Amino acid sequence: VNRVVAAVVGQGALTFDMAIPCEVFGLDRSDIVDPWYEFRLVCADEPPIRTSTGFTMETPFRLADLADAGTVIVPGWSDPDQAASPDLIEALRAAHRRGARVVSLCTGAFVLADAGLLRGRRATTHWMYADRLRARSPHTDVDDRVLYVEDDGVFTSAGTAAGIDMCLHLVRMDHGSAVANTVARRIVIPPFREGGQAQYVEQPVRRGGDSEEDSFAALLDRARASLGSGISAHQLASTAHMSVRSLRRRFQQTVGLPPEQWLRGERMRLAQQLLESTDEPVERVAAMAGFPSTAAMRALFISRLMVSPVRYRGTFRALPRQGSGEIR
DNA sequence: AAAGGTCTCCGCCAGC
DNA sequence: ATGCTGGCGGAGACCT
Repeated sequence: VNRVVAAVVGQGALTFDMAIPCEVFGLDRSDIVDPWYEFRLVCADEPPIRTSTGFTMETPFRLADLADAGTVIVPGWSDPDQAASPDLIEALRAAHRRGARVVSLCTGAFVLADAGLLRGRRATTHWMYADRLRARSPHTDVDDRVLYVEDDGVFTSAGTAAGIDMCLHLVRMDHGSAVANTVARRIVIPPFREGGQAQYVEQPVRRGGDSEEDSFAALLDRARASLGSGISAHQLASTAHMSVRSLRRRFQQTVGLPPEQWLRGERMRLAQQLLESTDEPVERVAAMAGFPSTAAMRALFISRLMVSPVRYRGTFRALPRQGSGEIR
């Protein structure tokens, strides 16, 4: 496994975006998993680099240092219209060609688009820039409703903070969700934000009192708590004294995802956690997570993680345990 | 492993 | 008209 993660910054690098991979990969977290990543902050242009905030910076790494990276991250550039240098573009293409993960945060997607890496693929970016990305890269299926997408080794993530979710997802792919959770806890953010960025898009009409928001959050909590009993959208609707139709609409609006799909995602999460941190047989795990059958859980694992539940456990169960996810 | 049955999702429209 | 609701139906996803 290639532990080298490189983030590329050029003139006008967005400070926050740049900081995300530094925070997730760049700190020594070998107490969580050893070895941790080897991180490089690479200057795409001749330093000093002037950031969007106005300070200048320099790092020891240049484009040549991308050559052996397993993961190449492009954080947001301040101006999406500013073309990336041919050298950078070639480096990104080469990275993808040799099977490295190529990742963009926020408007970094434009650089990937310029490199032709989004052609024919699904991608996302900051919702304010989605239309411009569509225009710039017409053969790309731009989905501005999700936090991040992967398509064939090319990862793109939505606005600003979604970059954190993206990076944690990479950690989860490499080391499982227990480790990703631990990192999330370190950074002091909630480990998962399921669903799209719809909840962060400005609503044309201002929503009513926030008590409504709270009650919806409570509904989600209750749903999570009763995953094991195989709760359905219908039951959820009736406990919330809502019609199924309205529940779906509310879900789509606030979570950005239809309820059953969200439920499947939550079941999946719970199952992953149980597989990692307990010795419960797979059948029990499926039941505890509320899957209709073991076969159904297995199918979902295969389609989302390309790995069967048993193999998932085999990969991550052996890791040093950091508690089951809730222990400080 | 595939086909047939069920569930899910979303546009549509009517009702308030 | 306006804006929210909820039932319906068909295409497609999901399950056995």
